[in-house]
Amino acid sequence: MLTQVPKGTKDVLPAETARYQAMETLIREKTRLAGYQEIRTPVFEHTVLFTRSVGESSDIVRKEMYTFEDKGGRSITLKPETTAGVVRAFLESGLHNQAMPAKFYYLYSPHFRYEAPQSGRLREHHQFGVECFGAKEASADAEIIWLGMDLLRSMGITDVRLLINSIGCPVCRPTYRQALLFYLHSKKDLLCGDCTDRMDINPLRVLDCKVPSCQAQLKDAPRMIDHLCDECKKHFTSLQSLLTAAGLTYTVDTGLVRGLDYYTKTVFEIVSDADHGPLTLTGGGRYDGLVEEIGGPSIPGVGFGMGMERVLAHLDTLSVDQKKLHVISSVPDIYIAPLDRSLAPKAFHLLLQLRSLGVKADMNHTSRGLKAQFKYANKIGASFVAILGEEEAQKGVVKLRNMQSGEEWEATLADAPQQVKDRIENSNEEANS
RNA sequence: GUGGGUAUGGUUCAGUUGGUUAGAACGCCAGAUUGUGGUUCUGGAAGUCGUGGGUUCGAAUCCCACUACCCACCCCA
Repeated sequence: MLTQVPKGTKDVLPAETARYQAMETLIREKTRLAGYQEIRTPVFEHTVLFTRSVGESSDIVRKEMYTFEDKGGRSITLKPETTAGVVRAFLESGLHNQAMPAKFYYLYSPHFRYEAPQSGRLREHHQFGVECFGAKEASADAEIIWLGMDLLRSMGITDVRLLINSIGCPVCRPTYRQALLFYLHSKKDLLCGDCTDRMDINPLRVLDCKVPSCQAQLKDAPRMIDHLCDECKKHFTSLQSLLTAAGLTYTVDTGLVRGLDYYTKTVFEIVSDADHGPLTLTGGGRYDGLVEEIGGPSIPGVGFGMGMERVLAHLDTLSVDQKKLHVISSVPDIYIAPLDRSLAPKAFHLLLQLRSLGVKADMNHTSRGLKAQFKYANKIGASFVAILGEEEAQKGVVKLRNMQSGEEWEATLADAPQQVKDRIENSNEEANS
């Protein structure tokens, strides 16, 4: 218990954090190019924010939220998603009175959902996401979808499918809902138990059922895209021509329904076909009614969330030459080995000089002998070792050793930092060329 | 929530029909003469055998319960 992470959570160890950082760097570059600014919202919110936005009929609200009462008697929920919090912040701070459209992104945002963990499924996972407020035209949807695809592509992930659909708006969806319900009732006896339950809660979700027998019955079910009002139809057509113009290939999946209730018009998913089956890397869509639902003016919005753990897991399935994520190494360039503790001050001074030149440097902090220090330097992957013994100290030099070639030479304490720096830069250039 | 699998040193695993001080590999630490790593050799540290009951002269091994992890379903990122 004491040495075990809670179910469904994960430590990110140093071997992993570098990859997260690389991904975060890439995300910041790409979002900056697209005019999105970072926003950070609290890890917990008032429960009502989620019941209102995500929706009472969603699985998230019905059975997956980490909800508790704080000492002040408030009902608090650890955020199961971030859009609602961003909308809340957007309204609360009056950002909706500023220039619109307003574009935000959030990064490494922890999400909590009480689910049964399995591959690609955690109780705490992290998302990167974007939200764009005040733009109702389909080009905003297209921009966001393109951004999601471009980011994955920039990491080397190209073996994914883009699925899109339109789930209509408050004008056309009720009519469709009626038509669908009418159809579903006619097939009620042939559907699975989950589906008959879903009929009462949110009939659209029946379309999402994976049970083959249900899918067979749903083949002739009325489709939302056939019931779209003129505005929604135009929007969806417009989106498709924009995606085509952007060179994106996509599939219209008429069964695509999102689990959150606030979506309108566009919904999309970017799906990875992993060994065990499809896994959604990115999911999002338009939520034109959400800002108003949370108590603001009628402002349209569109956004997506990208599961960072899932993206990195997908990256693991790619071969080395497919990956493009640039991970910065923190392996020391040089390790300083003082032969005796009495030489530590000199070694320390050299260490700081190296670092001030931008060289990744480390030194011995134990009372180990030279041999053990070399072993350690080798294990951590240092390119050079600086040996500082009595002989060297008296001459005012250090002995430098190239750990790969075995070459050794002496340099004065004053010259050594620059010499090491030059050598490292040269070898980096060779590696890059 | 439902179903299946697993649980032995830091890691990956062996442990025969229950039988003495529970093993290996890798890793870790140290040594193989005087100040030198990656190879080799030698030695060392390290395990409440997931937890709690039960059967037995005796349980890592059999039985029961619980817990955790992995996988699938549901749903999602």
